[in-house]
Amino acid sequence: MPRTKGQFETIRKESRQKILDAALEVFAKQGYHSATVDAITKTAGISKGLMYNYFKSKEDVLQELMLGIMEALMCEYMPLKSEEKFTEDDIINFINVGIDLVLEKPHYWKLYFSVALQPEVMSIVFGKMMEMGQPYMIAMNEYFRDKGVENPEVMMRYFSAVMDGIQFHCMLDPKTFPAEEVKKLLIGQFI
Amino acid sequence: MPRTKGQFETIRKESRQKILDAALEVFAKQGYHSATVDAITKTAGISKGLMYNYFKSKEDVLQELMLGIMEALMCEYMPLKSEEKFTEDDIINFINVGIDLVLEKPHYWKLYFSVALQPEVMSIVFGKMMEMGQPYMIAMNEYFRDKGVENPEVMMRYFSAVMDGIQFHCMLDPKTFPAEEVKKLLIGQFI
Amino acid sequence: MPRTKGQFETIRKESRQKILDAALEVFAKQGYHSATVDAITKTAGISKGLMYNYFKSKEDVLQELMLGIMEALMCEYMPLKSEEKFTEDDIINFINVGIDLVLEKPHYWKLYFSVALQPEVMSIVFGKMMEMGQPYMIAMNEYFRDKGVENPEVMMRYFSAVMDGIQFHCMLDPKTFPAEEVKKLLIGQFI
Amino acid sequence: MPRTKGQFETIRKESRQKILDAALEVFAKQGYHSATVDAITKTAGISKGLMYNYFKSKEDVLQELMLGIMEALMCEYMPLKSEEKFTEDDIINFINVGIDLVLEKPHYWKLYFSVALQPEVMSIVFGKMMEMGQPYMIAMNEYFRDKGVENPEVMMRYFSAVMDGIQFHCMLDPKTFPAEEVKKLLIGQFI
DNA sequence: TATGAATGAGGATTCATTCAT
DNA sequence: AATGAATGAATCCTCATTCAT
Repeated sequence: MPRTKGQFETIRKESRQKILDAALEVFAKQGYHSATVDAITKTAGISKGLMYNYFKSKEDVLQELMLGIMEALMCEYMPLKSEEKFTEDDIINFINVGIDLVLEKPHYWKLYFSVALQPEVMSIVFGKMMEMGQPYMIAMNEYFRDKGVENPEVMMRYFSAVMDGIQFHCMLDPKTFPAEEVKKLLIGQFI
Repeated sequence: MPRTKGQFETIRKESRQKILDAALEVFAKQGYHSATVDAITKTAGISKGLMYNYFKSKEDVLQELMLGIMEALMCEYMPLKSEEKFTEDDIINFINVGIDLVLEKPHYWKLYFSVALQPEVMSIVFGKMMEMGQPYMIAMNEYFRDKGVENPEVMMRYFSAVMDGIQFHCMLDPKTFPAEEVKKLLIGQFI
Repeated sequence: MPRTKGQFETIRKESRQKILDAALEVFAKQGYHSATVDAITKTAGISKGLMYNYFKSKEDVLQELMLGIMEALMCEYMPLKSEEKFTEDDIINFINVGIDLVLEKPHYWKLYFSVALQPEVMSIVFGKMMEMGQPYMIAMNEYFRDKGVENPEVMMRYFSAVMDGIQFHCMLDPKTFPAEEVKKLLIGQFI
Repeated sequence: MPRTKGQFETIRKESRQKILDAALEVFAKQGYHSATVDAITKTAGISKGLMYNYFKSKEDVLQELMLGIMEALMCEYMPLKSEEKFTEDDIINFINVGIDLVLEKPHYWKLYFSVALQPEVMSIVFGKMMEMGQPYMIAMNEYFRDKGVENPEVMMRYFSAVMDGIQFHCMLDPKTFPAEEVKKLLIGQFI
């Protein structure tokens, strides 16, 4: 009995995901350029040819992966509420979750950062990234405005940069970075 | 009649520097792996072979480059005084210079950050980097201790992370990042 | 529908052998260092890349080739019987076959000798060679001991050297070397 | 005061010899192809450029070296007397000196043998070699004819081959090869 | 005569991608 | 859908040779 359309669909999705997971692992460990298609497919437990059934190219895998990661991160980071304005609790949550996520999924972040540093690759995802980040920027802007910060736009960018710096150090040295204490400092500063 | 030892020395130094300069440019623009030896030597205006008169390999070029950059940056950043303790003015200077350097020499920083993200490459220079950074860490630690900060070690790591985050954003978006305002925020926070 | 495991196995074996055959031809004609990978793969009628699917490097090809050749030669030379002692007939056979093989397969011998002269290359296969030759040495030793030779160890080494010398000249000048007459001289001397 | 012509001549000769000596050493250790001009000139203690003042090319160095070696070996081997016929003592001497020379100057022999195995290189010197060896062949032929050997030509080729085989083994394993005992066996056989 | 920086053609090796099955 | 053998362009690196001084 032939498989139903739904079954095929399921198989396809699973295979795709297996490949993306493997790619993430290998990209994070070796960097995009050093990672070979062979390593990715071996990690995924499939043949080289099959990868090209699901993705146009190695670059396509990266692109899909990045979009998926960004979506996942944003999703987990904080589901933006409709009012589009952050409360103090939102910011506290943002800080806590932001740091915890790095400690939990350093792979995601290594890839995110390493891609952001590779000019050619960056252009692939930069536009999309800005677009997705926009609502958060706005919400944060509002938060600082409400707090009576003199120049909320500047503060927002300052805050973003600070968070990225913390996450960067967290990612590079998750063992000894004093994450919990730093969270407190952040909360003290931005609330 | 052959050239004198000194003449050869000069020639060697100049060629070496030409290669390092070119490598910096190309690595920063394309990333280490995408940068071809051909691109580096063409940029330097020399033959491919000559590069191998001065460096064992492409990797060796990167290594030498990174060490050179780190030394240069540290030098300009702030010549560490013998007392090994930062004053308020030192910190203000550190902040100002730190941000200005990124705006002036984005190449250096792109390379610095991109290397930090590539595990294989990182391992080449990590040890040396830590060693060179050590005195600054200690001096900063002392500064915060003197200021009566409760946990100077944590504050020092927080400060490093914040500075890196600022520099990172500065580097990615030098056009619109509000560098001057952020400097003021930093000084307000850490002095 | 992919090929079966067995089909792939067959394909691999055939390609591998094609490469080894081609390598033998080219190495023997041009020597190891002058032989280019391009020449080998063109001779084998395959792409350059494929060689690296089957062998780690050009050196690896040489190594595998030498081991294969030595095994093949030993096999044809004389399947060593379990008693591990040569009879007169064995020695006669050894002499005849030893010379005939050179005339039939000069390539094998050119490679064998040329490798023996290249220190870097030699070290790759020397150990294996000694190991494989050991039983023959012992069997010959026994033969001379049984014949009442005063110093069988010396005679054995003498015999080996003489055979190699004959084979060497045979190989260099197969057209005019009086192989048949020399066989008779050898048999007269060592039986 | 400028040097006299004679002095220049002397300097030239010495430099040439220094290069040839160095080349011999390096060729024997690494083989012709693996030996770099750099290694040769460094060993000789001169600059790369200077080598090309004395020799057209690396191949030219090899050629000159081979001719020199052959002449030297032949010279030491046995100054052929005018009668052009070997006596028993000549043959004994030939055997003894032939083996001793290998033990004393393995470098010369390694080069001699290794060159003989490299087809392209061989053609350069083969003609010359035959020409120089001719008188010895003839003299040996005469010796065996006088001894009443049935087929002196065959015996002569047999003898040459045997000597080469002994020398080959001597060269490959000078430490354990029983040179003295083998000399006696040879003398017993061919006198 | 002597130097060694510079060249560039040539060779080994890698790896994303294709394709017959 | 799935396989992995096969391809070849791209890349790193070597080294004999040249040349300005």
